[in-house]
Amino acid sequence: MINLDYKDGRSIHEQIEAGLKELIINGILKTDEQLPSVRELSVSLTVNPNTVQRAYKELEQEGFIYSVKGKGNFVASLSRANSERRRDELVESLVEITRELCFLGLEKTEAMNIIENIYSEREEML
Amino acid sequence: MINLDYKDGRSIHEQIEAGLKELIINGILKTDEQLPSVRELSVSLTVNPNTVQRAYKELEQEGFIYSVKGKGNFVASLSRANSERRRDELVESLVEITRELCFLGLEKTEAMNIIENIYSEREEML
Amino acid sequence: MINLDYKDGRSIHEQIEAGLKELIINGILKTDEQLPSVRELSVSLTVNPNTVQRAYKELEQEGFIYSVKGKGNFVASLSRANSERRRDELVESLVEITRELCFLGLEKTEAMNIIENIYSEREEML
Amino acid sequence: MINLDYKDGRSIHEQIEAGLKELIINGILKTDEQLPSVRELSVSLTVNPNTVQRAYKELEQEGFIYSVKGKGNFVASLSRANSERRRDELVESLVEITRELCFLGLEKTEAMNIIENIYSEREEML
DNA sequence: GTGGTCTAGACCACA
DNA sequence: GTGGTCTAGACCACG
Repeated sequence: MINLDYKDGRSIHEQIEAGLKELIINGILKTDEQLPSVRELSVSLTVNPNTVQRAYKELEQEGFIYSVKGKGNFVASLSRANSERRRDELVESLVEITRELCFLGLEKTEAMNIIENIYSEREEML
Repeated sequence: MINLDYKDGRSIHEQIEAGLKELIINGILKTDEQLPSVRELSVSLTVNPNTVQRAYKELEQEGFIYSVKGKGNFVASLSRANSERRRDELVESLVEITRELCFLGLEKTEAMNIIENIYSEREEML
Repeated sequence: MINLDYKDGRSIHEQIEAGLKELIINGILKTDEQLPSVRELSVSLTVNPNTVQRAYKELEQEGFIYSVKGKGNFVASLSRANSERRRDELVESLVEITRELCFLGLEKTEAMNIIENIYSEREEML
Repeated sequence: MINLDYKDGRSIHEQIEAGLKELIINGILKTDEQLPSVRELSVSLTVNPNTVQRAYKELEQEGFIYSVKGKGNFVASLSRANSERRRDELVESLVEITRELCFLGLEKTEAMNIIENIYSEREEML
């Protein structure tokens, strides 16, 4: 389900994080569903278990998953406390990137369209 | 004018880059204006000259500044070839961030407002 | 495998770059093959690790190699996005050089032969 | 007649060299024609005389011009001794660049066309 | 072990 | 004076 690309530039744990995040965001992994164990995933990706562990830990800090000792890792619901912090961070990035795009001549209508499309995609998905 | 924060996850040269980029984007540094010399800036930020040099070099590659041997570094005009590649990268980031924000429950109207405000700010500036 | 010449006008990192590029172009280093580590190469060339690092980084930007943190540097496949930009640059140089050679009296047939031979060499190689 | 572009990346003396070389190659400056004096050119380009001096010196070494003490600098004829060394250098560059272009997938016919066109241009010019 | 970043200080080329 | 390159040696992040 997750594709690792060594040529990607991003480190392995970042790619695993991004991959899982995408599965969660797109609803393929549902709330409270159990994630593969660290060992399982490390085997199936032929990757060091430490690397998977780290991805899980960071996803937990960002509020996407929660871990239950002795049981495993599970998909969190959106209303976790941490997700607010994450949102603030993302909004900050959004502002910075849009400022630069605006400076580089991206038209407002183009920017609006990009946002528009993402929200439309999501509505169709649900 | 530039604040370095050693606790910030970003590396020093990235922070310098971001700071200068902001000054350029916001029009505080005008086209063809001379930037502080590598040595000057390194002293005023109490940072190694190599680190400033690196930030300058990367800004040059991104098309924000140009360097003249023996004279100094200067703000480039925005119509440089490189800026297209940069724009594509930024649009990609914009999409990814908005997707995650959408998932985390940011309302479409809020997202639109953020974009709206940035473009309004800029118009007033000009 | 790589010869450094301090009398050569080019800087050290440029010579390292050119040397590696040649090995890649001539197929001596195959796609996804691992390059010597930064430290190894720096020792075997009796050169500072930073200098090798720089050569590697620039080769990465030009799309000849890719780097994986904690693992090493590897030969990229030639179908990278960057290579188009590189091609354009090279064609421009080709034009400029040929113009000057033409002026200096190089016969068209001689120029054609040079090109011809290079392409023949390559065909035999494959 | 010569355009200096501080954003060019190349150093000033290189640009002056390239500019004069082009004028000579294109026959705008004829054999044994006198070049502007160092002082004249430095004034008209608003550039340091040392910089012009250096360009002239290097053009002389490459066999494009010759200098007569107390009189000035003049366009050389093509058959100067030095021009052979220059030709060898250029052929070497030509080979290197073509090799890389070949590797990057430039078709032989495209390469041939580029050469072809340059020689045709020149014939028309004469 | 690997690559990546930073510091300290030197030297060269350019204008 | 300027930018550009290099060395020596340190520290961190990654797997």
